[in-house]
Amino acid sequence: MFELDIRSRKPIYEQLVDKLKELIISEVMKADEQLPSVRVMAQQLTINPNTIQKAYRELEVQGYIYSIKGKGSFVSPDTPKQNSEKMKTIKTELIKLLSEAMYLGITSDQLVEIIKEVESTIGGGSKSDSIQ
Amino acid sequence: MFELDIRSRKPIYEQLVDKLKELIISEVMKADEQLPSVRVMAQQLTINPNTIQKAYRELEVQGYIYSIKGKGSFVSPDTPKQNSEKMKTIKTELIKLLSEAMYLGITSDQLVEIIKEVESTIGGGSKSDSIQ
DNA sequence: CATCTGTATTACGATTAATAGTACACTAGG
DNA sequence: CCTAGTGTACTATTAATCGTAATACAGATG
Repeated sequence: MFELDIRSRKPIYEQLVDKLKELIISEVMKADEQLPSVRVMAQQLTINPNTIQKAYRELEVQGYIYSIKGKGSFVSPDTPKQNSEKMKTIKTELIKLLSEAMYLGITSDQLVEIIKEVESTIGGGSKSDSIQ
Repeated sequence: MFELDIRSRKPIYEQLVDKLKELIISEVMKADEQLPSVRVMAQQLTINPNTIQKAYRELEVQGYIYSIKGKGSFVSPDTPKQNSEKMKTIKTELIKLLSEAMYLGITSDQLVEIIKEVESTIGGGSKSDSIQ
């Protein structure tokens, strides 16, 4: 199903998140389609179910899938369209600005503060755990 | 000279970076003024010289001081100033972009990820407890 | 040469992160 | 109900990272 590099620096669950995200964004997997259960997936990839679960949870937090206890995990009908041209442009610009700001001495702490502020003005619609 | 909290969750070298940065930004320490040598500082604070050195190095990376082997470390004549017009412009632009991105569904987690990436390419900006 | 200075290398201890093992909880179909 | 599927929570173990320290090296100055 996937090729995972078990000895990569990149954690398995993260590789999994990336691959699945790609499948979802590219709409190879369609809205409300069920994903393989954590155990099935785990068996196929010969890794621990809990690692799959971690990936699924991450995808859920990011809004790509939703999970129902006892039923399964499914592709979200309203996934973040971060592959849109607009989002790509924004991300590129963001990285440029962040680099500049950090080069001028702004700290991660300060950036996180700014994010929290913006988050609150946008409204609580965030699917993410709040930043501590 | 300083009060460092040895049992704080925040690393000693980071506390040192913050304190010194403050002194420099507030111009209590002026351009080209020499800082205490790593050893003197270490003895005064009863910590290892290498910890001081790490702080100094961080400050140098961020452009607050410069060091010359065999001579000493000195306040940079051109320190980053976050209240500069340039920084203000960047912050404003940053908030605008962040709002757009979050409106399109990007999560705080993802933003933190991006910050971490940028941070590592910059060459290790000061790390924060807030980002995990 | 003696004694300042910063720097590089290495190692150790503690903390954190990734993964695994096990047990719990919910759902749906016999 | 009960069983076999599902996700989830908790704990343990291993690996990686991080902060700090010990030591040794290297340039500057007189």
